[in-house]
Amino acid sequence: MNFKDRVIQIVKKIPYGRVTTYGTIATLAGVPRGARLVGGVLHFNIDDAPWHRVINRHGFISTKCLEHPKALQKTLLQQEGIVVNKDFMVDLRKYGWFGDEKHLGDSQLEK
DNA sequence: ATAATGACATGTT
DNA sequence: TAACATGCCATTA
Repeated sequence: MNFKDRVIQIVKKIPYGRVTTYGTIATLAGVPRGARLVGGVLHFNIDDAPWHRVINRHGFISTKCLEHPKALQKTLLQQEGIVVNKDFMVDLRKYGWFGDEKHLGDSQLEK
């Protein structure tokens, strides 16, 4: 399984109404420093994964691609019930999802 | 096989 | 506390 496929799987596992960062996904994917890869993966292989739940470490939508408007992401997040400031800032303290730390154990995905 | 790229992260200044 | 510069890994050319 390629790295990007694992990323997709993880993104799909993000709970409803929660958001996570690239670093977290990369870590769960097995590449703690592969945050940048996550971005590229989502850009090319979005599939049906909730890419709008993935944001950078600052809780800010770094999407500069005109193909993926921040406005769209903001709308989607709001649909999830997540509060997004006018600056597209999300409160990671509340909505930040770091891989089901409690029930964790599914981070293995597959190998 | 080597070099360049990318929707970040972390460490310093 | 905020902003700037450098590093990282996998993928693609």
